[in-house]
Amino acid sequence: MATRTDAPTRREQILKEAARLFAERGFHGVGVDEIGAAVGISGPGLYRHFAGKDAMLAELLVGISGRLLTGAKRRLQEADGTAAEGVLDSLIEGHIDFALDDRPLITLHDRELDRLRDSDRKLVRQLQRQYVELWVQVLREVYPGIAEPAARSAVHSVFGLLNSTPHLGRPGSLPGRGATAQLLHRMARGAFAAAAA
Amino acid sequence: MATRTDAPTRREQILKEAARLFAERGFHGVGVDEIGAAVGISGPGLYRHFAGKDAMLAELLVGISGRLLTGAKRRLQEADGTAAEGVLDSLIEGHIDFALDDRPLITLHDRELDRLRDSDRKLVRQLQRQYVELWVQVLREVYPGIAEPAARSAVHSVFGLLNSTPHLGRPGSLPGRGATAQLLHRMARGAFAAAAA
DNA sequence: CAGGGAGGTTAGCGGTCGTTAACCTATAGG
DNA sequence: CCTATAGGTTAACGACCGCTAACCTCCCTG
Repeated sequence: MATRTDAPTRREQILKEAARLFAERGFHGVGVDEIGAAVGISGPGLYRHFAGKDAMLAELLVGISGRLLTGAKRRLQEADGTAAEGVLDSLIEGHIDFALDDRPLITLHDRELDRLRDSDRKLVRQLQRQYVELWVQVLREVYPGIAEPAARSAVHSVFGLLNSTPHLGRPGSLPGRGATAQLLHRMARGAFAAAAA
Repeated sequence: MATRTDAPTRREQILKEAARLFAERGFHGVGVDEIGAAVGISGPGLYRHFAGKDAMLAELLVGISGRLLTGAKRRLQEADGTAAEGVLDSLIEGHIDFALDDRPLITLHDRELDRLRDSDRKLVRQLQRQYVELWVQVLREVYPGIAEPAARSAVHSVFGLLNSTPHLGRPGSLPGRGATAQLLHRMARGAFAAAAA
């Protein structure tokens, strides 16, 4: 991973603050003036960087879905030939990293999808579907007994489990990031194993 | 359970439709005119039944949290003296019934809490906290080894798992309500067992 | 050193939305 | 039979919000 050391661009600042605000108060609950104020400029100044409020949400959601999918694809590729169990663990680990590090995005991801333009929503849905199918494939390699509809349901449910991080209290009250990640990982594996039983 | 046979009152119709609309498009995304239209009256007519749009959301959220809590208390009481495992199963079953039968409310429950007046939000949060603590208590009876913070995280995560029903596709594409309920139940138990390991 | 683009600013327009006001109608009770 | 009340209606107000217009000011470049 090529770690970023240079300062974030203004666009990136805006996206980050917009994500936080959208997650806190909902897309319709946040005004452009607030987003601007959060990065030190005022409302209409945002239009030098984005076509509109919708465009910010679209870029956020497409970005999340895309990064999740490409990350999963990369993990699958890197683990090619190894045991399916290890691949599943890698997928879980990647999703947990995301859920712990980008909590506002996780929140947006399944909350504000319907506020997108039709074309953007279709794109996001397609990326999400590919991501799910990837998990389903790996899951059925680990547990060949599980039927496809059940596997798909199980994957969605485990996403619900992993995406519960925003409800886990502020990062201070947690037992520590590492411990939380391990707990979530164990629970996800336990849930999958039980689904296959 | 005293099954209702009489027709729903207008207030109940409004609440039901409002819940559906809020879940679909978000609190700020739905206008009072739409809510009115959904029950066959027009916008301002709603004010004969509710003090305002906020009041509808408040009644919905307080109602959900309250019913969840009282249902859980009742289950705990009925199972008094029996094995802790059975009580946990009963709690899970109750939550699944709710998640499958009242999907719009489940969605609202963790999505629109921040849109409430301070006093209402505090009330809902208190009810939710009691509900969680009740689960934590039972969970720690079943798995005495698990520490309290971990138990609380585990409970929140399993709520995420069980509340994933809105993402499971429309009731037609599911393997059937009973099968879905069983799958969710197994996964919840598997996740808890893994959390305690 | 001109000048043009990048990135701001404030003012204001147009539409939407929650809410209130004023008025209407049916029905149940004295 | 009169009338109060429950439950509607439409019109309209005021606030807010997304966005555009018009303008300003650096700074980089030829």
